[in-house]
Amino acid sequence: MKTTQNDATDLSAQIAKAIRDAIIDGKLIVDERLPSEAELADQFSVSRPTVREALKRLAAQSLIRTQRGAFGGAFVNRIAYPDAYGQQITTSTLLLSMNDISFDVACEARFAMERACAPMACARRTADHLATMRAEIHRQSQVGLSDESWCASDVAFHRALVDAANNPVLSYQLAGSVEAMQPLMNMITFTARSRERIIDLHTRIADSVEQNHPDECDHRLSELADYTMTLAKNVIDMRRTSAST
Amino acid sequence: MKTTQNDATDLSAQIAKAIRDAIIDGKLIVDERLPSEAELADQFSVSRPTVREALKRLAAQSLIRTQRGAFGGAFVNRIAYPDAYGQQITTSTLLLSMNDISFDVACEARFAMERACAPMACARRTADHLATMRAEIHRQSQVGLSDESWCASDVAFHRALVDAANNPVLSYQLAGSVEAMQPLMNMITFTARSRERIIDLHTRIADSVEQNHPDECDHRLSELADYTMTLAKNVIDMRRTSAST
DNA sequence: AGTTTTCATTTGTCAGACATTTAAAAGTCT
DNA sequence: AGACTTTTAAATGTCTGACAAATGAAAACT
Repeated sequence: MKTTQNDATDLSAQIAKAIRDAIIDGKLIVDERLPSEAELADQFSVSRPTVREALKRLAAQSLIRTQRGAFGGAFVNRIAYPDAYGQQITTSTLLLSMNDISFDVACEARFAMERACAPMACARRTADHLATMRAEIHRQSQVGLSDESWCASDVAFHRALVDAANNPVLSYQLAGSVEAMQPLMNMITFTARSRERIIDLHTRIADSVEQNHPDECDHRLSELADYTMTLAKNVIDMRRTSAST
Repeated sequence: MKTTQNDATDLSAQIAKAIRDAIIDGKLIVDERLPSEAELADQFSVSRPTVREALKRLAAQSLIRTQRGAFGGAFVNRIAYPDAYGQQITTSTLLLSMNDISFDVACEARFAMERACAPMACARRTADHLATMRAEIHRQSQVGLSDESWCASDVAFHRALVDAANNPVLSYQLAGSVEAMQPLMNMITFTARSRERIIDLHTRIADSVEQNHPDECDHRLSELADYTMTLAKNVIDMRRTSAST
């Protein structure tokens, strides 16, 4: 009977887990220095390369940072928002692209969360956030904008909306959803007509945020979600048709 | 003219980045086998330990898995929900615990997203989800339940609510928020009276989900959010008072 | 006192070796 | 021929020992 459990895991994985748990449990606090690689090798009764592999695993998760030289070493890292953003985006992107999750499911999740931000965005938006949203709308109106630039601007618009809620935790959570959708969105070819429609909705959303009309904002986001899913469905239908002929 | 960023990064980090980018860009597809460590060492003109450190970095992010033996090697991994959940929870937990984010901000973000799930949960919940919610409510009613068990049951209840929305992407996103709050919640001492109040709200939430009353559900979640923040504020005030005397 | 040099410590990298695992290939028996 | 066993090659996992490079502290020197 094989348990498929962690008896058979690498030593470096076990050591990484031990240190990771110590950090999560607060036994190692931020900026605290870990023992040197040689000392860790002694403590865990393994060789230095094995310890190093464990430390690299932790570094990949931004749990530690290393510094060379005397009095250098591995230090418990304070996970900052940019680190967390990056990991969130990488993981979410791959989760979506590798698991043939339907466009609808991803889209629904994303807009559900975005709509949750709307009331706060209306109440707290600064002039900066509004300016960013307007600027992106303006960019979207330019003729001859490539599909990639269009999608990038779309992401920037929605991130400004989320940031307007002025809750960094929400911004962090949403970063994954919004950015991870971009590869999926890039598969949609936005015609001039559909761009026009989306720009109109973006404008109404920006207006409602400016005038603090959360219900209107929620409604327009809802419309945008529906319209996005319709566009996606058309693309998928067309592909299926052309593939079957 | 600077080339890109810091040429001063580790070789193993550079190699990991190169491979990671190849995976994200789709140049390496799921289940594809990477060259052996010896071959990679040749290709990148580094030694095998350095290549191994790079591979361990990728393994820590669940981007690859390795297999020993002939015809083994490193394979591009399909990131599954459990992997993504785990990373999401680790990152979120540390982000919250290390950056003195106020309880209110974290709580607001979490309940905003949870309320976004409410309408879907009402529409799609199965008997299973309801049963889990009821079971957790029952556990919460037991006298002499430790604070840890109480909080664990609280998490389980809310996860059941989120899962009832039947959108795995939402479940994944919420996992981080809900689980990461647990250490913060553990700091609150729940008196018998406050537990009673929360159980009452949980019951009303479960009822509204069962009877498909999204507005009622939203309202009670809102109440729960407010009440949780009130409890936290009391704890913080008491600490401040006792600290200043 | 201020500057420069030395120096010990620690991470980064390399080379080579052996152990262990694994599945394919070869061999053996019925 | 088919089923079972043994061999074997390839790959990762681990270890030893070594050297390079960075870095800050202490010592030496103006």
